[in-house]
Amino acid sequence: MSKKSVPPQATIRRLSVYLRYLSSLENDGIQVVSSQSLAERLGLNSAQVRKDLAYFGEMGKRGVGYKVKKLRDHIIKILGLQHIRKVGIIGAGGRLGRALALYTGFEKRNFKVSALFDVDNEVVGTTLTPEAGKVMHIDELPKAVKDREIEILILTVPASAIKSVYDIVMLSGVKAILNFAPFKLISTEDVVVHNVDLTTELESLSYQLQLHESRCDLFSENDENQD
Amino acid sequence: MSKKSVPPQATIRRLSVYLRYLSSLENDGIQVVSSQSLAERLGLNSAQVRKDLAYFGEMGKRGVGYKVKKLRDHIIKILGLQHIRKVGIIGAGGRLGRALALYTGFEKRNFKVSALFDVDNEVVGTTLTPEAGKVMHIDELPKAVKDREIEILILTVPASAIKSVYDIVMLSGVKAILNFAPFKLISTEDVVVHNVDLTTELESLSYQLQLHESRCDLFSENDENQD
DNA sequence: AATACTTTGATATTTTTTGCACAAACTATT
DNA sequence: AATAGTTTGTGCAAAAAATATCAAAGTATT
Repeated sequence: MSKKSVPPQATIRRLSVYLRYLSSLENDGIQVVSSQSLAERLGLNSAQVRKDLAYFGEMGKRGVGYKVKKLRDHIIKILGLQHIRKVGIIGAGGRLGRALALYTGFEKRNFKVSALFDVDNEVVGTTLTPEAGKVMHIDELPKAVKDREIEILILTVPASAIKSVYDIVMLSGVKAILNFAPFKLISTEDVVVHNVDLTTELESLSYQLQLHESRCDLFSENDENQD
Repeated sequence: MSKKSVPPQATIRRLSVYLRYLSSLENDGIQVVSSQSLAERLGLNSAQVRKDLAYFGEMGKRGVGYKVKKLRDHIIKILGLQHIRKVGIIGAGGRLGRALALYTGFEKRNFKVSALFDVDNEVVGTTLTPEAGKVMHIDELPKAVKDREIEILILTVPASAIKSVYDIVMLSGVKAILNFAPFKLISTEDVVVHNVDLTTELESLSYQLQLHESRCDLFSENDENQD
């Protein structure tokens, strides 16, 4: 039966992708979908799709497929998206922080940006959105996390600021961090960290370009000017 | 010797992370680093670090470690970052697009945002940065890619716009795409696509929170109201 | 109701990725 | 120069992930 081992992290990320696609199917009035068509659309193997979904019990019907609405609801539960999750943004004065604060896509997916923080006194006290209220000073973080029940912090501070905010953030009481700062943070017992680095994304694309440009002179280039 | 199989994609992404850390070491005047200390700082296994680096020839010296400057230079070559790569942003009128266009972090890493596009005639013709020039209409994409030698396109259009820009983008002549739109694009023979979905990041964090909240009633919940 | 067809869920297999462990290469010290 | 101490690079084992295969369960058709 549904007694599998723990689902891999990659499965969880794919669930989120399935969810998005299922929502669009539901929007189009499509009621049933097969692992095959899901796989094709998302560039995956159909066995993988079935396995991902079967980790959490029998979700489909043999000979038929998966009911879009039922599957979507189930994934929402698995990912813990039934109720609103409150999010805080640190570095709301920066360009990325401000863009994320003003981004409307999160709300559609049940995430609510409900507090903004910065160190810059020029920014503190200003208002970006009514929901998030005034930008607070970072020192107010622990209290605000508690008072406003913030569960996730998005970090968008510049590299230079990381050291000064690290301790406050890790000890703020928040359980999850999405880190955009160009400085890899490591998860601890208490806090899960996901690092997103836009430059890394561009650089790995650059590698692909490089591959096509020249397959040569990359490997083994032993200039022996070591010491 | 340096005759390994092809390095996995995960290795490439880690190279970018090594690179960033090496730059900060160099900045601090540190000249030699061991796989051990790299691993500790970045939350990895030291053997993995060594293996990642050994894919591209012998980079270190036994009993000593890796020379920071030499290693950094080598990774730059591997990732194809010696020369500037020109980037275009599609959806420059949106919040994320604008934020990325104004983000100064890319230039430091040798990526130059040199063209902006949008479909909205309100936005077309306006200027965000001197380097990127005026926002162009998306129809000008193929010509601009050629003229300005754009190698990478960053897609930040809303879900609704994807269908209308997909063909133009895929046939624009560009070889790599970084897609932020909430719609998974699949790489083709000619074009490598990396998808970044901010919501997926938040949702996988939400899953982690959910795990800690309750390990129960997730698995096997067989309401048999299928038909 | 019997047959042909579809599609899931589970198991088996293959492939990929990671981690261990140790010889080889180097430095430092006596 | 001999010994002790580092640290890389790599063969090999282990773990994880992806894929293939197929019985079981369903639908549709005759």
